[in-house]
Amino acid sequence: MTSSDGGAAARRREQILDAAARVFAEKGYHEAGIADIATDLGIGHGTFYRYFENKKDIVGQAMDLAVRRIGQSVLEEEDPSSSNTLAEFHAQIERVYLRLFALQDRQPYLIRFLYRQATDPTRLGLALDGFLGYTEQLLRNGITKGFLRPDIDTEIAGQALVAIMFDVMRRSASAEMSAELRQRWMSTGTRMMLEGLQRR
Amino acid sequence: MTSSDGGAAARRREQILDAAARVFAEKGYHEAGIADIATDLGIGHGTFYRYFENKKDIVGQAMDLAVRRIGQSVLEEEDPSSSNTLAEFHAQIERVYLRLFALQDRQPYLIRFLYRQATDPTRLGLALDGFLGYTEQLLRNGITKGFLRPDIDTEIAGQALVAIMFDVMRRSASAEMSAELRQRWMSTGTRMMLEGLQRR
Amino acid sequence: MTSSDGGAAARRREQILDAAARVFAEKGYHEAGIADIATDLGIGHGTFYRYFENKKDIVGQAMDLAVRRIGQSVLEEEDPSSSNTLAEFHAQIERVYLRLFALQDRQPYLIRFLYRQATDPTRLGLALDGFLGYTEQLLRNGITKGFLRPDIDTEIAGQALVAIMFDVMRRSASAEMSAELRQRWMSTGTRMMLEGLQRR
Amino acid sequence: MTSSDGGAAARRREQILDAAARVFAEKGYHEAGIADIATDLGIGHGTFYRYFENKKDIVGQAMDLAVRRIGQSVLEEEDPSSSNTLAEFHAQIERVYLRLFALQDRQPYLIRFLYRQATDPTRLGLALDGFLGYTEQLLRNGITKGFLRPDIDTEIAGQALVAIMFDVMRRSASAEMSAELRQRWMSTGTRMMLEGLQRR
DNA sequence: TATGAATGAGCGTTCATTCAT
DNA sequence: CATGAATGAACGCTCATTCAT
Repeated sequence: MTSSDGGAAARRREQILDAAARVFAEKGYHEAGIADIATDLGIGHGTFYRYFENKKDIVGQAMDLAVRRIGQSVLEEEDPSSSNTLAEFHAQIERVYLRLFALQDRQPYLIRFLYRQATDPTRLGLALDGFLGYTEQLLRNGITKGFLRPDIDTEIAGQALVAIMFDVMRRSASAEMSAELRQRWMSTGTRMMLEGLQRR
Repeated sequence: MTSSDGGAAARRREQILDAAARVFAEKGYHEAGIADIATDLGIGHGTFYRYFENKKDIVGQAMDLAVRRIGQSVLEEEDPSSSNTLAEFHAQIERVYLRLFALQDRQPYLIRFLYRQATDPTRLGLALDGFLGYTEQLLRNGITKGFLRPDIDTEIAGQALVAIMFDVMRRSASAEMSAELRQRWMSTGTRMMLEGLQRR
Repeated sequence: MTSSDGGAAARRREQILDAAARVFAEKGYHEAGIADIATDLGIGHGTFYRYFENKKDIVGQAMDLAVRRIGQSVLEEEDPSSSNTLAEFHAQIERVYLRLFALQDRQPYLIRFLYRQATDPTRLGLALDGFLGYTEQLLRNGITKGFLRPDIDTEIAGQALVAIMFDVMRRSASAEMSAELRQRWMSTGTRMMLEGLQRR
Repeated sequence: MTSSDGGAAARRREQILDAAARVFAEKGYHEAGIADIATDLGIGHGTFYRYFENKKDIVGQAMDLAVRRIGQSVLEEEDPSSSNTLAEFHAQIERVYLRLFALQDRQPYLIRFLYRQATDPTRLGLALDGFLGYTEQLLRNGITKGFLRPDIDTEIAGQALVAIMFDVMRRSASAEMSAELRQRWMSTGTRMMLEGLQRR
């Protein structure tokens, strides 16, 4: 196997994973057949089994890839300890939202796919928890830098943050979300979270 | 046709709905067969079709029932405009959590079932949005009574509240949640939401 | 069992047979369910099995009854050796047609039912052959009386006669047959059969 | 995609159609399962659905094929306007009988299959009417050539002819028909039809 | 005697997976 | 390495039949 061979095979593998995510997102795992994915790619469906063990294998790897993609294009470009002031923190949260929205515009099926695989609840949970570490780092940095309350339960707050963000993603995945609504989530929603709901 | 007769059919219907929710929660809609539900009840699978049109009919009605159950046992016992002070509000949110946890202890499969039906993403969304109205009422009452900030975007905040609460439910559905963690969500989590994350 | 009891049961039996023939004629044997017949009569479908062994039993008995009915109301009222001249013979054949048409108007489903049970080809054959003896008698009488050709192969001709008559019945059973077409079969068709197709 | 490839699929299709006709003829449409046809061919029953939409599709196409086969091997080889004399006409009718008998010897199940589909009465009627046009041409040719009576009601007589011929087919399909009986139908039956039943 | 709730054998159909070409 | 014809396990659903009331 020359290097070009391995690359070609790897590229084909990723093509199939992409098509799988797309098709699964559109029709759902059970409703989509292997043949649908093959047709979508214009290849024979037998070819599938040269790259993946079986249908379960494909969906699992597609999920992993989706989670990795989201992580790469959103979180990894944003150093969780870069903010030094509350304003910077606020801006950073907004940037994360912006990146999530941009990703959703580029690959609208990614999040849809992720949510449709909630068939096994643990699976989605594990995927979301992949982002939990990141949000906790964000919060701990704020505490260290002194612009977030020192008594924050970072585990609880981190989970809440992820829950909200992915609920936003879910909503904008099931129906096109207006730019205005996105803005409200980014600015108003974030400010609310920082300042709290109680009157002062 | 005594009153007990009419009740027998209705009781059988509910038994089947309950078993369906249980089985669907455990194995998932597609993985679970009608025969599984029938076996679970110790009845013939043909009996199923005397009470429900088909598999889709069952899952739809089971979802409706689940949503109704949650609504009845949790929200309907809690008047959304009963709180007059921040402390009362805080206590009310805690009571809602308590009721959700209690429901989950009584019927652990209810929430699992709900989440597994995310197969069609809109389906779960509609279910959750059924609770959105309630949370918005909670928030508007707080604003009217003067203990919540008057500039709250109740739509955004309401959705966030629902997102968090159901994420908690999801977590405690996939793995037993410790009493201590529940407590942290109820008190610390709620306090955080009211007071905000920023340092004062 | 008093005489009134036996009569009531017999009456009920016949009601069911009639309803069965009607329903089988309309929907076909396999498409019609026992429940359809019961509903048609306004009785519980369990009652069926007090009068008949099973579905096959019912259809068999209904066929026998249908054949008997046709025989009674058509052929038995017409003495096969009553004609003494060709004109009387011609008139007799027309009367048989008229009686068949009248029966079909009274119970349109009878012939339809008979033909739909062709599922087993032998069954219909046996039913038709029940009329073969009658037509042979008709022909033999004509030969004896001297107005039909003495060299007629009565078996062949008798079968042909039955075939034509029941094809007419079949046609007028699948779609309403115009009075004019009926007339053509009765007079023109019969004349043709007597006089032959060849030019003289 | 050589010519042999295209032929392989077509050949398999025809094999299945043939087996279906055979099995349906023997057991009847409803009594025969797809599995019976598959077993009869020694193929997996899933293979079926690569060539036919569903069971209804198969039976419909098999009927069309049966009608076409009969038409091809019997009627299409016999120009309906080839006879010029009564003797030639008589001989032509006999040839049609001979061809039908030969077809039945080659594929005994063809006619049985056709008759068993009488489940829907119109179905068989439509099939038979496909031959009506042919017999009417036969008769009109005889009138034109002057050896048949000019006042023949060709519609009536044509239908009668078809009815007789297919009744013969039906009889020889349900039970083996002796060579002698066949001969009687061909010669005596035909002569009778031409010369009429009345004495001269 | 009449009823209809319960039953399960049976069948049509799908589709992931295999393997000969 | 790519293909797609063949396969059969699996499942949803129907309906004739039974039997407790």
